[in-house]
Amino acid sequence: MTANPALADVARRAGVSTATASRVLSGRGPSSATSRDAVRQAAIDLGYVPHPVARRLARQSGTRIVFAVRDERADILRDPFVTRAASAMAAATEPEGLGTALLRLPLHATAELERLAADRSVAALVLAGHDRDLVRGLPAGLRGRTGMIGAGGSDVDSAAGVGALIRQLHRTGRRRIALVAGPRWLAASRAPLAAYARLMREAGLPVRVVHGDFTTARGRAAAREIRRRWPGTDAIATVSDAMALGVLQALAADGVRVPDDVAVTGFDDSPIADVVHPGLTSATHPVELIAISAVQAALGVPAAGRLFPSRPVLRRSCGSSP
Amino acid sequence: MTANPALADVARRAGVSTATASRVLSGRGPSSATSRDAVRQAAIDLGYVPHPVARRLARQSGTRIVFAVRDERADILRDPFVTRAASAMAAATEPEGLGTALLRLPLHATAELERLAADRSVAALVLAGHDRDLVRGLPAGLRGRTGMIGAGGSDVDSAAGVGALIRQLHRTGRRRIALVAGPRWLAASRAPLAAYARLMREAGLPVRVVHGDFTTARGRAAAREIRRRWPGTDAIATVSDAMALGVLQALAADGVRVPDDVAVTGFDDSPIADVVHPGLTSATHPVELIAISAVQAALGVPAAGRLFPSRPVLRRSCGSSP
DNA sequence: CTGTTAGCGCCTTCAG
DNA sequence: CTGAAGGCGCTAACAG
Repeated sequence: MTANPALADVARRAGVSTATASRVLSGRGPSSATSRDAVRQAAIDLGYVPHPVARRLARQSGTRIVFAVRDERADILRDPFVTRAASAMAAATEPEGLGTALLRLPLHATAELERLAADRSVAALVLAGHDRDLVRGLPAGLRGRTGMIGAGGSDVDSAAGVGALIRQLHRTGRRRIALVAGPRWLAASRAPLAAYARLMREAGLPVRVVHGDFTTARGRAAAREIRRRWPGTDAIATVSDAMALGVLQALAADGVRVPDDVAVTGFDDSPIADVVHPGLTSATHPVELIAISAVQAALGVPAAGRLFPSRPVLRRSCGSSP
Repeated sequence: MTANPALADVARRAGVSTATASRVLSGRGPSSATSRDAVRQAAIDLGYVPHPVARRLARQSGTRIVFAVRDERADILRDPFVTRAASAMAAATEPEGLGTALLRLPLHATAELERLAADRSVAALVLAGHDRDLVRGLPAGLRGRTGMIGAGGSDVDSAAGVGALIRQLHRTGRRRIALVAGPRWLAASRAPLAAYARLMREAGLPVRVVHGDFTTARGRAAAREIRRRWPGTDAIATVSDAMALGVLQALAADGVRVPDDVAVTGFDDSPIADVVHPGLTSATHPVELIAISAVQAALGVPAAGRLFPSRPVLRRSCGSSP
């Protein structure tokens, strides 16, 4: 066979104009049943495949979605959450003829966002790690084609997930429960923190919070800070397995027994939770589904719902009370 | 300011034709110093940014690189190796105005490769998990724009990495060393296997190999198979931390002490190696560098070298001999 | 070295 | 509902 047939070839064979062929094959604009059939048949006969780049140029639409992750850590693009989400997007964009690009944004990223808004290769933007200011300052050109992961966008129901773990701790006799929350600059930190605080207050228990940054190192420091400030602590809940791992490490190093002296819970149900000693109680985090949902939102696909359930997974780190 | 200036605007302001402006700004073709300066200055004045999609249409070049991973496992796209590599590619393609798409290929993937070859949105292909047949059967249209991860392409020096671990085992008194190798269908399985076999033979020791698939489940089964077939085994080396983890699990379940009775080594130096009990001796695997190198190869960037060093990381799982 | 002239392949007003 | 015609923005062959 010859080279790739173009729309003009299909039109000629179907005996119609390229305009009509375009309308039929792109599904945009009116067309009679007659011409519709003729064009479709001709396309099949010729093995016609539209040229994605030409199509996007004509439509002014862009050829890639950009996943921009706002974070203070320079190595955030190697974080498992990010790599999982980015890969899910790369897989989801494949059948669309699109691609995915990945980018770190510093906490103040006005200039980068302006650049992305001006870049005509960008079909849509997916934002993670945002706060209110970032969303408010979004360039006008990006509104309507931006999806978000986290607060206000596609997210795990971390309030419910963390809440379930807190309740589990309470049910098994823990009363001095501290929380290692997410960073202050992150909008998504708010929901699980609020859920924790509400439950503790309802139970008449003290609210004890330390802020972390999702790293194991910070988890270690947080555990020590908690034990120093609130010596009676009998449980430490966290909002990520990485931080929970740090907590476990610090407690082990300091001779504190888990779960006998202190119970620990994580979040994400990562492979590490299953492998660490003792096994880490955690809650599931469907990162891939969330990422795909955010891509769809960015591309304007109407949402079925963007809050994804989290299921607790009990392991030894939160056994019964002392 | 007005909308995005086009090349024609730059040319007009510089007092030259669009052809000259194009030559200057794309760096293709000759240009005089005079017109060069004029065009560059005009571009700056106007804040000109070339339209990537238009450029790629005119050049017939494609807008995304496709990372195709050949594997029998349906969930391979969630494998940490794949997610890390895909994310590194997505980050590397961002500044180029390109995107990355991710795709699984079944073991026999002729049809899919034909489709990719015909897809004019594909700028280049990166292949992982290939064997000789797949490379041989690559559509002509993809030759010259395909990069590979693994044998024959960009890869970790797994022969050296695994070799170093085998030597370490030997140095610490192990003599009945079995290997859990990669799958048979994978070309990249060959090098580390050969390195192991050569070292064993040189030391006058028996060569004992079981093939795995990089999963923890298969690691468990492999450990049992090894102990059944070769009861005196005092060390099990593997080519991935995931499989080594399975080995550790099976040995623990069967009451075999590590490292006292059997030493274990992994490969990848993944976070799990540091967290599992006992700590897993492993070797580093610079996945991100390898992925970027493969992208560059696919895009035709001349290579500095595509075999990346692996460094052993000693942990408790391969302590001294009994 | 430079400008003219066609494309690249599809979409989209605008008459009819 | 349909066709003609003019973009979308840039590149490349070809005279000059």
